[in-house]
Amino acid sequence: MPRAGLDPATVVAAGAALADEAGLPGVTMGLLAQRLGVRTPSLYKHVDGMDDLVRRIAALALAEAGDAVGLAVRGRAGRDALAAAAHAFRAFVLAHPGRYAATVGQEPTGPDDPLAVGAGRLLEAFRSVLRGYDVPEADTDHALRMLRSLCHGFATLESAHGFRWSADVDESFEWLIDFTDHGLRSM
Amino acid sequence: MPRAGLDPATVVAAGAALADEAGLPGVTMGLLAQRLGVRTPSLYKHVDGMDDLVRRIAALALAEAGDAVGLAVRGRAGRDALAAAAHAFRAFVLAHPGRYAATVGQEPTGPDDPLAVGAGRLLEAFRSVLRGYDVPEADTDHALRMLRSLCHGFATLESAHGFRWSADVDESFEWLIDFTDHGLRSM
DNA sequence: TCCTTGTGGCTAATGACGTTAGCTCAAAGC
DNA sequence: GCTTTGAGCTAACGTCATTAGCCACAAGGA
Repeated sequence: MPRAGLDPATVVAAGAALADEAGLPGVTMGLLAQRLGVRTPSLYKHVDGMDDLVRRIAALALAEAGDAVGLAVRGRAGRDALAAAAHAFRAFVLAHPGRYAATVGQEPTGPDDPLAVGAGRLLEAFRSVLRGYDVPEADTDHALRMLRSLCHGFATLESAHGFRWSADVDESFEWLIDFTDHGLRSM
Repeated sequence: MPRAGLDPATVVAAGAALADEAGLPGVTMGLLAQRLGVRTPSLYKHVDGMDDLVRRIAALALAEAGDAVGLAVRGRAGRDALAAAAHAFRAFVLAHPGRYAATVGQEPTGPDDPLAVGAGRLLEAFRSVLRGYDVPEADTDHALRMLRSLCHGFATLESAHGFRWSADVDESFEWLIDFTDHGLRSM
């Protein structure tokens, strides 16, 4: 019985990869164990059941998305920063639909919850985009929610094949960035 | 063994109600059967398994949402129509989160699929909102996708308790309608 | 009124999945 | 080398979706 050398991080990473390939409902303890060359119950030594697993996948996804958007925004401002952030976010969701799906409906337990810090970093990246515009202090929360709704909605719908009819999706996304940029600039 | 007098419509309606109360993952054949005063396998006489059930729930949700938004928009134009449509949509999703959740990721099989006609009606309602603005013909598809992303994203995030921090959510929604109205008006 | 037939509902059984209990032996520390 | 810890295993259970096959009720024709 040679040890497989697993640890929580490995299990979560494999789970996230599986989620991206098979969809979040497709990640099953049996399949995940099989991928890791181990029997199903062994996973419970590293992860506290299914709920805990998707929670950790969600935390990983938020951290990665926060990094990606934060990096994209660095050194840019105005429309440039907005476009970079939006593209980075969309690219992440399209490349990792399962991971990202794990994040919806997760409630952090406290401010130290990895889920909360990941979400905070992502939020901070978008907030820095707004700093490149003359958005009144009282409006930033609203603007932030709009940005989030827009990015989340678009990327989610696209990754679920929600845009079926004719027009080019990339073009729509560009249009949407322009629209938002104009709106934010005229405040 | 007195007959229960079920039919597909009754089963789907009960399933939709259950989804709203218990969440989409909470709708289980056993629970649904119990609610209808029947044993689990009996449901298969009316519905072709779980997938078919949520598909029908999704079709019902889209038809209802299309009706709600279509009715709200009737006789209005411009900002009035936009606000009415957005509010009607958000209210529907918040009142029926489970039903609505059933719609994401459903692909219609053809143009006669109830799923497609429901989605079409909803789409048409939003398209009529755009007719109240001077949106160039070439831009309507993009604008439509933006409206959809915004409404879908906002309502979805809100119903998943995605807006945790301070600012008032109703206020944010008003702000978002204003933002969109201004943007659409200056085209 | 009786027989026939279609069908809605039932019981029983199967297979996938998540989860727990309890064992065992490999690896790490002394 | 000996002890101790814990990673991984087998066995088992409960829940859920689904199928097979039976049975009785309702409707229609003789």
